[in-house]
Amino acid sequence: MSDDISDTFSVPIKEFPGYLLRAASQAAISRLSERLGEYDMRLTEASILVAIQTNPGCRQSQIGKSLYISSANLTPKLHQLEKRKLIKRKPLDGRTNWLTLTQRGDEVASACLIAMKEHEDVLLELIKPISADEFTAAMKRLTTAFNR
Amino acid sequence: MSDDISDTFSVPIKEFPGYLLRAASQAAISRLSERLGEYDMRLTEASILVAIQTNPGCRQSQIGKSLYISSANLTPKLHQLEKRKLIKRKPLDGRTNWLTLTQRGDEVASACLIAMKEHEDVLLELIKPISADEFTAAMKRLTTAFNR
DNA sequence: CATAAACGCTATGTTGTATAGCGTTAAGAT
DNA sequence: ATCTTAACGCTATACAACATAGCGTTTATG
Repeated sequence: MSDDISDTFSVPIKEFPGYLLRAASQAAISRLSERLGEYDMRLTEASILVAIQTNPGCRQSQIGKSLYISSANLTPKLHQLEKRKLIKRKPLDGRTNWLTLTQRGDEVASACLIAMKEHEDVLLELIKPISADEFTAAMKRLTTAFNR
Repeated sequence: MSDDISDTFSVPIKEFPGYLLRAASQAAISRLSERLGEYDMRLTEASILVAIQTNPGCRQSQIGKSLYISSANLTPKLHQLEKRKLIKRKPLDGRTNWLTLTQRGDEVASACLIAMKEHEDVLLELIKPISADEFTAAMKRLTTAFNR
């Protein structure tokens, strides 16, 4: 953690927990993204795919609510996933869409999920001696407290 | 943490530590950004300002290295801060710039630093029973491990 | 002195996120 | 049964953060 411009230069906020949290999160994202890149998948895209895999036939709005992606941002992503033949979208009642995975989508979703699980294991190992439960609880407290 | 679309919908990755880390980081950023918004400051801009305040007369490249902002992305930000009369840039030797704060810049930097410190306190309180030291160490391990 | 490195800069593209607003459709209220 | 409201999917747009490629100038090094 020595970016030794050393003596002559120091920035206090680099030791602030918020800064470190941000740096860690970004580093973790970057690493996982590298891994998912093997399947030409972004983190967001992989999350969507896995969500559909776990909930086949779900509606677009459910994914948005669950992953906190607004419909404005979700729509183009889904179109793109459809264009790549990873998902299928069937109109259910004119204002609602049924989402399912294609076979390739299912394969990619499974591969992504495995990559994510491996990533998770590495992360938990790095976090010790903080336990998974402690960490999970703390992150949830932060999330809920800082979102209003 | 109940986004109860409940029974009918579930996404496993939402319990993954990586996801929770990301959500927490984003929520914390969002909250701090709200606070800094009172001074029309972005998180990045505030960090730059504080860095200059701590190291008056520093060179642009030092800030970039310390905060991991490439010169390509730093240049326009500094121009903008100069246009807002928060910083001054004086050519030192033709290829290097001296950076200092204006009086207003100094005031804003101080205000931002206070906001960041308050934010830090809240964060640490929310993270308990994890100690500041444990958390700091863990985040640093994540950052270094995941950056190559 | 010449070569290479450091520095600041422009242009450009991508991702994630946010806001405003629109048309269609289903559901609830009178 | 009609009317109003809400949900849903969608387009357009904008911005912040980040990344890459490449350029000219200047200092420093061999």
